[in-house]
Amino acid sequence: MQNKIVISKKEINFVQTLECGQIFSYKKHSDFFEIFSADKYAKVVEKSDCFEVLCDDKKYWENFFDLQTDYEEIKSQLQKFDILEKPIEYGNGIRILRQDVFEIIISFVVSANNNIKRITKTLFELRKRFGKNMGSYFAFPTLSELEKITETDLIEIGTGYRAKQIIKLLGQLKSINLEDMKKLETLELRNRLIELSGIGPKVADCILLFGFSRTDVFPVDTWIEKVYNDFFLSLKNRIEIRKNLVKKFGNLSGYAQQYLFYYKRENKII
DNA sequence: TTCCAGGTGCATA
DNA sequence: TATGCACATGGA
Repeated sequence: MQNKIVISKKEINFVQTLECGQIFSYKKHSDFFEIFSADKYAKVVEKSDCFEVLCDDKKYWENFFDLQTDYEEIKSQLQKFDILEKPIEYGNGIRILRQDVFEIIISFVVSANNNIKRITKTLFELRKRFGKNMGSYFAFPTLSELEKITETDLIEIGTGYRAKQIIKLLGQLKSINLEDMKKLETLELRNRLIELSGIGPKVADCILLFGFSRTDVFPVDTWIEKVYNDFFLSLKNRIEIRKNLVKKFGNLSGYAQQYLFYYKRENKII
């Protein structure tokens, strides 16, 4: 905790960034945030003119917050789309975090057909039962730490019927090198992810966006389906919706998705 | 009580 | 290739 990163308030809004659905491992307190990623920890304190991030690993967290990306440029590109005008204004300080790939894979498999409150509870319980005790918190368990986890364990922490899929997935991941996967093109990587248990088109897109920092994907979930049907034509086929949105937003799809998801979930009407 | 949640997997035609 | 249904579980 001896390291400090100072971030201008112009660069990020932590409430928006943490609550826009991309991360489950954080805690909001009255005057600070705690963020957990893999085995790392950061405490974010708001000052009058900036945020101070007190952390264990400065390099890790600087990369995590993606501070080198120019969001003003991204927003100016996206603002020309009518559908994004209000969402960008509303979620102006959102940043897409560069999270740990293994944690993101497990987290978003748990997220399928689930609600954020229960997902969060399950993932913290997974840390507590199987992750390394870091003193004031528990690390996200590694693949080898999850070697002995059983279907019963997973059901106990609230994964429901997804337990079977997760057991199978953990087995599949043993023969996959996630670092090598980072070298693949988005489409190839997406196809490889979809082959895995518990990962379909939507979860794959979330893993690509939040874990592999690929912004040329558009995760379509129940909320995006609602937004799409509100603003465009009524369409139930998520594959079609995704195709249309990726075509529209191209390499900025992932950013567009976050603004829309956050806006819709906060009960705003476009 | 019923519906819904950051869907996926599988059977059927 | 496309469609329909089952799948845990807790909150609204």
